[in-house]
Amino acid sequence: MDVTMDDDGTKQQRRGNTRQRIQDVALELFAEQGYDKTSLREIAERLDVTKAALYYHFKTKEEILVSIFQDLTQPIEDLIEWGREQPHTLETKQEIVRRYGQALDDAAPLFRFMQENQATIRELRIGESFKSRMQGLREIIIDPDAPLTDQVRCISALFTLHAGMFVLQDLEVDPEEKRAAVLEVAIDLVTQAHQGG
Amino acid sequence: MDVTMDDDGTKQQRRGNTRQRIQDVALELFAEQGYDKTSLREIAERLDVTKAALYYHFKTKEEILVSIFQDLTQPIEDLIEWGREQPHTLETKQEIVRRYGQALDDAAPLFRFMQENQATIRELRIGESFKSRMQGLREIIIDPDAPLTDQVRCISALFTLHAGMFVLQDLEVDPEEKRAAVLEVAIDLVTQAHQGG
Amino acid sequence: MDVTMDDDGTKQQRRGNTRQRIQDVALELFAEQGYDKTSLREIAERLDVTKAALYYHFKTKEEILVSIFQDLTQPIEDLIEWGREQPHTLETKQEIVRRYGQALDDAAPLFRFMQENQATIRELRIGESFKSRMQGLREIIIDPDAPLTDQVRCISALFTLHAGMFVLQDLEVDPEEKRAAVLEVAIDLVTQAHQGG
Amino acid sequence: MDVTMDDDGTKQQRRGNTRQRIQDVALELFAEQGYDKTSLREIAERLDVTKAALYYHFKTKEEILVSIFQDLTQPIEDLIEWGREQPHTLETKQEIVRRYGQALDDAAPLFRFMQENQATIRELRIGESFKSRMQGLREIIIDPDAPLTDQVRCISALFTLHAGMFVLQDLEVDPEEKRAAVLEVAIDLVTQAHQGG
DNA sequence: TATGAATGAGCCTTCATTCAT
DNA sequence: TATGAATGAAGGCTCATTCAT
Repeated sequence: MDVTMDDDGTKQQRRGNTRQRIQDVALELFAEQGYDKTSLREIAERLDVTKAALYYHFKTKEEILVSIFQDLTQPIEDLIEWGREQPHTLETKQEIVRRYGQALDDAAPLFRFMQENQATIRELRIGESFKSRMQGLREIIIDPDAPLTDQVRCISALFTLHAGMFVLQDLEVDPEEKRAAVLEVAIDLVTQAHQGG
Repeated sequence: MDVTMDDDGTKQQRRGNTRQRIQDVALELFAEQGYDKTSLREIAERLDVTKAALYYHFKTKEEILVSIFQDLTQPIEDLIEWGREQPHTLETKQEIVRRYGQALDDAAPLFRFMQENQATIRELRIGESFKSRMQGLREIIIDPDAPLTDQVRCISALFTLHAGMFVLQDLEVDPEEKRAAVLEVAIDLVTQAHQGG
Repeated sequence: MDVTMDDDGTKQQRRGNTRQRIQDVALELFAEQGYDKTSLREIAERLDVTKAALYYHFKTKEEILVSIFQDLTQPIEDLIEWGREQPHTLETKQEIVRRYGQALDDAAPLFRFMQENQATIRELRIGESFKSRMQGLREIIIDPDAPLTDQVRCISALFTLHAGMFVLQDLEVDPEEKRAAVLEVAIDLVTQAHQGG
Repeated sequence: MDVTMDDDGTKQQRRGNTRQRIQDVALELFAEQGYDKTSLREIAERLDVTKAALYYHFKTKEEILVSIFQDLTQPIEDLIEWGREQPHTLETKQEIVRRYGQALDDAAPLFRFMQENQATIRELRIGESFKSRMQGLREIIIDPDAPLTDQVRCISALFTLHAGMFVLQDLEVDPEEKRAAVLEVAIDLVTQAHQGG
């Protein structure tokens, strides 16, 4: 069975999910302290395994991050693919904003991490993936023939969602209300953009 | 004079401006590679001095960053102070956005650095300063009694300016045009916020 | 077995005793040159390992010293405990002196080190332990109601043993004879102290 | 004049006594923290001068210590010289003990420093001086033909004086009383030594 | 009689990584 | 599926010392 009893009675899940546990702890620490400031020693200690054990599951420190990234950003990949196949209508754009907001919410720790560690990420393998994802997002939401201000509005809509997650953390309001407000503003922006200012 | 010729013909300015040169090079490297990834050795080599020389001018690595931060964010400090004394009119808010955009432009490398190294900064001494500056900005631009969406619009305006600097770098348009567009959208947002959606 | 042959024919014991070897070499160097003057590089080189290897076995330089201290001063700890349970007779005191002399002999390099590096030790974690051990020794050998001179005699007895180890090194006599003489004088002192001058 | 008024009204003696002030501060810090742990920066800061200023007055850090040592141990030098010219009577020896005790008292910080930094001193230029001084003291107080125990008693007398200064600091008795007791025990020891146990 | 600026050596420590077991 | 032991590289920092001014 996957569950063993420790001496002190605490249950510990082993067997087969160590890889997952590494990813969980790693993401938690990466988001909390940053990638550079989080050492493998720390991750290993938190899991009560040795550093060497991490190397059984992942080839390098970077690989841990890459694997997390790949697992958690699939929805955005899917969103972009979906977006490419849709007509460039206002409804599509609004739906993209809605879905993107949802995706951010679902993988909040990862995106918080990406947001706060851009300098680090840029030099990592996921840097390019990230950039191209962002580029993809832009393409499905921006009309390249629209006036510049409207293009900016679309970017702004995306950024409003980000801001909603990471900057408005300390705003003392009901999280749900806040989510709704953020979404409304973002949708408003793409709407204005679509309708030409 | 303060200029001497080296063997290889390169000019080297010494005498009293070493401190400034350290700050310049440090900011450049910090912005380029991140704070953690930039070592004092690297800074020193670039200046053709020893690491120890850096320690003559600054007590720690962090102090270098702090000094840069303090020197370059004064305008924003001033802006906040100015904002506090103004009436909360639409014109004031628009002017704040305008001035903030200008300030970001003037110290672009620093703000790019702050944007991309948030995780690092949070644990540094400037973390708090930065947070309180942002808080100050919010206070002078947000009306706490306004509907939540309008508050979000104000934050969004600020973030639009940031996005304009750092995310739209690769947009292939004339920088001046882009600046104008970004500013327009930001001002638009505070205007809508002021007029109640 | 735990012994392997190197290319150059020197034998090297590995496997499980590296920790002990570090302690041995460290104590030797600490005693010879002092704590501050002994660098981890030096210890590592002498053992033909890297500095980092030391850090696998000990968390800090200080920890190396602490571990040596704890391992080697146990007998004195025991002596104090024993002393506390004995009646305050002359025989007891004499026996304490005898045993203390023996303990000093058994861990001579450590005590020589402690003697010669008091300033350094005071600021280290073992400083307090050392002080309280000395205090403990005093308590079991000094009668607090005795005349001051007799109290001094007891301290003096202890110090005579120390002097015997470290100061009389260069006296050109048979070490055994010297040991006996030192012990005799020390016992004499506690005897006089006990009998009231 | 040698006295100037600072802005804040504190008097500062300058001119000609800087050398002396360096020695004073240095000795204080050396005694307090040890030689190695005391940096020239620290000394300079305490005196409110630059490190370079120290180098105007002394060639090296070691020289500062040497100069202090030479200034303060002259009395012991004198004592030894005096001792050599006296007959080896009991009275002489007792007088030597008395004078040595006085000398220790007069330059207590230095001797405390020497006591606690033997490892450091051994490698310094004063190491030899110190050793030969101690050797000199022994020669004038020990009768080389006496039984070993009596020789030990003499050493012990000297060490009792040391112990009196540095180890008995925390004994809660009137310092004068303590001094007297220590001296009595020391004199007792040389007396016993002289009379043959 | 001092300072400002800098150096070279060295120190303790941490890290990602490796590999035999 | 992991561990124990170790490495090589690097990092931030401190120190005694120098020298032109």
